[in-house]
Amino acid sequence: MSQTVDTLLKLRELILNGELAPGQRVSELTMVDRLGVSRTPVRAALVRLESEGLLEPLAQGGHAVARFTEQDLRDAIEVRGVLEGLAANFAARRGAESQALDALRACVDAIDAALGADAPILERFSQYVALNERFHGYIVDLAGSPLLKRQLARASALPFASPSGFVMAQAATPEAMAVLATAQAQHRAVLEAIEDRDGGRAEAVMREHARLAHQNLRRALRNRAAMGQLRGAALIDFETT
Amino acid sequence: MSQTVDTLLKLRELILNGELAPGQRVSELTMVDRLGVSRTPVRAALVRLESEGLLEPLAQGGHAVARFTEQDLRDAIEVRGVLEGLAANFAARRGAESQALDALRACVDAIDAALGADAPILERFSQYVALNERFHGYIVDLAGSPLLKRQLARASALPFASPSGFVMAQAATPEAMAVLATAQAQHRAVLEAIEDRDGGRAEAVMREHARLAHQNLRRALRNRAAMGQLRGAALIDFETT
DNA sequence: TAAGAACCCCCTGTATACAGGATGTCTCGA
DNA sequence: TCGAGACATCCTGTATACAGGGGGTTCTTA
Repeated sequence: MSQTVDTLLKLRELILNGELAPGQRVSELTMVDRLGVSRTPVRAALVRLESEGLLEPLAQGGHAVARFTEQDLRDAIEVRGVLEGLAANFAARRGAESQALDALRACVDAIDAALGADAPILERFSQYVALNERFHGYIVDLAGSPLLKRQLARASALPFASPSGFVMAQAATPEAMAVLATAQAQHRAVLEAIEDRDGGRAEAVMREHARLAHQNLRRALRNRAAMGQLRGAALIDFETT
Repeated sequence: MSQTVDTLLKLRELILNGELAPGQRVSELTMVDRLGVSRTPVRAALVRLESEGLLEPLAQGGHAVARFTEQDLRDAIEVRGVLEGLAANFAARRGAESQALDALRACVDAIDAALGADAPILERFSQYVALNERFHGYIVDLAGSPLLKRQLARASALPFASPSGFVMAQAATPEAMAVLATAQAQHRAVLEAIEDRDGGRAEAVMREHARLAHQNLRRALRNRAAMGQLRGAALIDFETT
């Protein structure tokens, strides 16, 4: 693996794990010492992470770890929602070629199976997360727009904005399975709408589907312990309530 | 001005003006010779332009000028549409503080004045473009979401996706003033919806407003001469019709 | 003449040296 | 004791040297 990619991965991990505090300056030389590569790959990684939104540029030059408010989380979810809604709309209108649509159908069936399986909650949850990621991936592929795909990737780069961001954070709550069942009902509805070439319905349901994350966020906030499960939770600034 | 910023600006200009052909490799050393700076700023500019979508990464390393299909243009417009729709929705729901809303009102009034003025068509058009940019800027500011603002900036980075991208391209057509009048009616409707705190209406109208660009695109395509007016037209690959 | 191999050149990835600017601290004087 | 000035330090911006890899071209041989 190239130094640049390696550095990017490690640095992203440091930020997401909270080993670098939000607002803290991230100097190139510090990271050179810490990661054992030269300034060049570090520099490249910093620029990249800035464009991902995990770092923000400092006025006097250099970068600092980004800091997010609860409002930002909600906005990020909403932004992903409209983009995924558009993707579902495209998928429906552009008519899936049968084989790709088959994969989507199989995916939804697999989620049913995973939820119904007689396995420990945590295992069912992690299976759900994997399949859910796949579902969302299929939708954006079916949309057939590289441009939209790029934009959506950007919107989901912030971990708490991604489709499965909050799922694991509430595996321990009592309503856990019920929320997953609701989500799965929406998956089916989206699939149905795409099969019917009903772009409007596909978009509306998909957008509503994203809003489940709002509920999950609220629930996680009520139970701060669950926030520990949320990747990137360290970046959230709670004091501005 | 720093070398990096300067290089970024110049390189972006070269691409948009079509001096670098779509698909063409952009090697660092070539640009070093052409722009008279060292590899470091060139490198930084290349990474930046890749994240803007104007360059695409090559599998074997390096970058090439991006190439867009007509479908891409339509998708880009639609993506901007949903994001601006969301921004209008936020603006309406989060209730504008009076002073910011006043600025929006003044802007819409100014567009009325510009359209009604007794000036040459071209002058009225360029005034419209400036005020239109301002209107769209106010909307995203009123939305009060730095995250959405960033995402929208990204979506409008491609020149033909920006709010005024196609306006100048059709200043010469007979329907020119009529299109502007339609657009202005929508501006008023959005303003009204925001004043009424009607997020749904604001969003719907704003999204429809973006779709005017679709019409403008069609009209420009019918009249290839007009495409010359379109910034970044050189990047469009027409053969894949 | 054709095919294969070797060679050369171009290009990126990586490291590092150097300069200029901002910041913070220490010391000296009032 | 407080303030101001000078100095040291840290950090980024910039240039450039070096290495390794890939592709094209040319030369040689069958």
